[in-house]
Amino acid sequence: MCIMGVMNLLQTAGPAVDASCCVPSSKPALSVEEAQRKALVFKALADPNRLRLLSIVKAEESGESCVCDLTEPLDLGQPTVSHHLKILVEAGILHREKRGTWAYYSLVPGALDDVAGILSAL
Amino acid sequence: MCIMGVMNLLQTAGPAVDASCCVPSSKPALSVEEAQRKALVFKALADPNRLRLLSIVKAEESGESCVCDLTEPLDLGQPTVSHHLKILVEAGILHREKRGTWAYYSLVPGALDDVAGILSAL
DNA sequence: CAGCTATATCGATGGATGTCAATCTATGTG
DNA sequence: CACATAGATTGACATCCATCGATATAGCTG
Repeated sequence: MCIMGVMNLLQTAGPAVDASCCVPSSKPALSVEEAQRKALVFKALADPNRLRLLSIVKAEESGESCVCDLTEPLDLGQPTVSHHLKILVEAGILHREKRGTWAYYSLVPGALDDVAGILSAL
Repeated sequence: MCIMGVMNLLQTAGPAVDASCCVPSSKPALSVEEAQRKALVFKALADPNRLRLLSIVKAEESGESCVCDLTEPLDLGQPTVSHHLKILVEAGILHREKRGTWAYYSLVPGALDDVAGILSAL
């Protein structure tokens, strides 16, 4: 709260009365838990290499990519790519399907739209 | 790239020929610079307290809030709140206007829609 | 089963980040 | 001008995180 001095405690008029900076509104903000949960999704998107991973997966005709084709264009080690993919899966953005030796990653349908929904519902 | 052994180097048929995991597609992914720039926006959103700040500012009738009314509901120190607000301003999400003693923060019109646009344009 | 390959996991490490206390700057008041 | 307040900046510190090398796991092939 803004006090601005004693604010002419009992003064009847004058600009000092309007000197409080604003009305607090006291509407309930996002709860701590909800904010944390939503921040997790944005954390998953808050890395350039993860954005590039999503871009590649999304651009793939078949809708899915395997790790071995994601390692090279990002110029990152295979463990690092696996790490990023895991974060995207845990955020609910990517889906992982293992077929034989390879693991295929694809966008969860509607996941990015859901993120956009978080923004408009802030 | 996936090699899967010598892959029957000169063999004429059999499942081994189709054993490569996928076609690389080689479409140009998001450039490194672009990815970094977009990641900065998500980094700004990737903190629960910053999401709560946005929520409060957005819920304000007047469309703007001053720092003093943002410090209390978040239960954070004033320097920390100033720090978060600065990050949101630098990300182009909040607008800062100083009037007299107080600094008022408001959502940049369309900024959150732009973020949603980044997602759909990935 | 032995060996190879794709991928995941682990441990370590350097760098980024959130938070606070202290301080600085600017504005308003007497 | 002296003083108080709103807010920003600085420096320190603890924690988190991206990355890598080494290793483990799982599936294929002979």
